[in-house]
Amino acid sequence: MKGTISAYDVASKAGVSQSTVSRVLNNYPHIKESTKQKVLMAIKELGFTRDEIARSLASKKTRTIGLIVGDITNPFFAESAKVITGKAQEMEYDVILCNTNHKEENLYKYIQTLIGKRVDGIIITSADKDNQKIKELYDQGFPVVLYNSLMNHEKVNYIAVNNYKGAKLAVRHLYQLNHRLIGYIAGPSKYLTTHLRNLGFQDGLKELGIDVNKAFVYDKEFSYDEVYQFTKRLLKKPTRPTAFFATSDQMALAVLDAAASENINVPQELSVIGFDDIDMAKNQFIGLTTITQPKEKMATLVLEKLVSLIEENDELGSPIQIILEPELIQRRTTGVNSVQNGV
Amino acid sequence: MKGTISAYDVASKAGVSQSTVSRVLNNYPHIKESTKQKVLMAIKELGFTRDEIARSLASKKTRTIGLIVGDITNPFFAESAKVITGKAQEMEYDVILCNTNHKEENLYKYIQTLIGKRVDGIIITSADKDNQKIKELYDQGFPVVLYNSLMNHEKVNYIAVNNYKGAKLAVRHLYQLNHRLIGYIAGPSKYLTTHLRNLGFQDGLKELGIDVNKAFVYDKEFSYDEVYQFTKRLLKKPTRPTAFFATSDQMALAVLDAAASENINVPQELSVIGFDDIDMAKNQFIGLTTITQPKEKMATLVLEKLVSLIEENDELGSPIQIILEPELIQRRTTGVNSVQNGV
DNA sequence: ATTAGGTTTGAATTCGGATTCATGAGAATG
DNA sequence: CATTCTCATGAATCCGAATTCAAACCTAAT
Repeated sequence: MKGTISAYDVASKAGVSQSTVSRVLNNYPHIKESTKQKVLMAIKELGFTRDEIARSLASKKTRTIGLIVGDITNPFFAESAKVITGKAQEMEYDVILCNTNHKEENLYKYIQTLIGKRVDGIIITSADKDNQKIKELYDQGFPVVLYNSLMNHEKVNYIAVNNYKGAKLAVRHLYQLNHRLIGYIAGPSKYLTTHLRNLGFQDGLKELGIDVNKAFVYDKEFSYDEVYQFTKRLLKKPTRPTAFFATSDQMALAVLDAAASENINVPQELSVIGFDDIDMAKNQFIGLTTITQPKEKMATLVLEKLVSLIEENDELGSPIQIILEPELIQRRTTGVNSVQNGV
Repeated sequence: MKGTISAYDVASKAGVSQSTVSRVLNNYPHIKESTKQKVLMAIKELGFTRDEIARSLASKKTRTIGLIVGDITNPFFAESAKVITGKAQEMEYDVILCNTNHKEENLYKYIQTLIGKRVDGIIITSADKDNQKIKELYDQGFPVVLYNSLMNHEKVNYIAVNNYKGAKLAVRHLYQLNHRLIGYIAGPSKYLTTHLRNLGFQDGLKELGIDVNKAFVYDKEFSYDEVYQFTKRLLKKPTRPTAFFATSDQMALAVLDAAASENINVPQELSVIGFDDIDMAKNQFIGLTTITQPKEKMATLVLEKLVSLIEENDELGSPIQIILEPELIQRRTTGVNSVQNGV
């Protein structure tokens, strides 16, 4: 590698001091135009790129944030990440991507290394509801905003959708389509977000006078394969759900996968509704009925809020807590129940 | 924010010098066990986390790499990113995610900031074939490995699949299924990878004695919406393709989307084949026939190669150039042509 | 001409570890 | 016992900018 060129090199080439170079670089007022030009000239000639590491050390700012996601392969997160990185670039921040695979242990590790790398702030999309480390961060006033995630802690900043309500919307939709045997792919209850969806599902059914059939709900970890197997097994039974509500579109796709493998027609023989409204759901070949989360808006908001926390040092302000409204979007995968069940 | 605790604080608390603290942190030999314990004790009591920024400045290593992708929303890249970040974490590197939206201008900007942030190396998944900046990096011996990407430059390191061959496989498959009117969603020819697929498509047809119908090929930028519109328009015509080959699964999904919107049945009335083999392709509800790229293997390789470039300072060695074999995987979306065309 | 006030610039210091150099304490050798 | 070597540790320096402090210039007003 080249012996990197420093501001000192630029300085001597331009016949000024390093301080002056620094001033030019940072657009200080009070620099004679001619000196400025000399410096810029030298910079260009030497192909100098300022060392952001050194800069960070001196300025205590890295212009880098951490983005922690449970699974970047889940389109909802990928799509969110796209918006977040895009906005970040506009605001001149870079983002370190941390994919935890929904393992708490990885979350801890990543937070640790992000702190070590002195990122200016962190966005967390899969914070288990009592995570101690995250609480500590909040208590220290470190800039953190949860995205589609919540916690049991009064000071958290978060941006999420009304998950409880969203789940109820889904349940009512299926009910209106005359479904009574409803399968449910739950999310881990360690996440408050999915926990709320779980509650919404239960309460929604209860309000409609339906008992939750435990055998119809999957409540282990997020795993495409396991959900696929679970659904497949269930669909083989004589008494099977006529509809499924999955706590994420990704899991809804696993349900569709299983249904297809059993040659069960959707929506004629089985209705499926998801949650998130990933881009793929709009694809008419799939046409997944789902509960919308306003991704674009949410992702823009998290980034803006995080940056304002970072830059305005706005520790005094009340926590940023935004709950948006979910909406049901009916597409192809749900229809009126026509299956006779031995109920 | 807390007034961060430095190694000096640890040192004075432990009654030793900062050098000693540093030595303990870096596991130097020749440290008395008792001193080591004192230091570790102090570290724990103070909750000290070493400042990786300062460390980087001194050591000239950041243990951070850049990952530049054209579109993180494309499952192929998301799935690759997952493997890459996972391996990176194992090898104690962090990754800065750079999403260019396939804009060359963003590529330049990102490379610039990554260099500024002194990353140890860069993985690029969408390098236009003559990109000057990237060539410069190679010439300077900066660690860069292209992933599913190639360039016109002898010294590049890359890991990719035989794209030309893959495209031919696709064409032959459709031919064998009796398709003669084949639509093609090309990739930008600024990328050597997709350019090779384009060539493979053309040559494949030529070898089979078929002329390429220009009107059947989409050759603008990657854009889901435009591909959707293009396909939709094409499908409305009296003489329309009976099959489509798309240069990526993502685009194949756009074709399926358009077909569904026109109520055209796949595969009875239209066959579709993609490229990449994203996880979704396996989903039996979709069952996309496609050309496999061994993602997992490729992604593992890039990271390993990049790290070996970084750590072994192995500038002398010959460039790392790996071409893997693609494979055709037939699923639901392709079938024997049954449409009568007025040919 | 003198003084007050703003403009420009450089020297020196700082950020927090890594590392080199030097020194003192033992241990081993002759 | 003198000498050499290894072990342990601290002092000082360095990495490359940002920033503070102070000095040198100007300019305008008295």
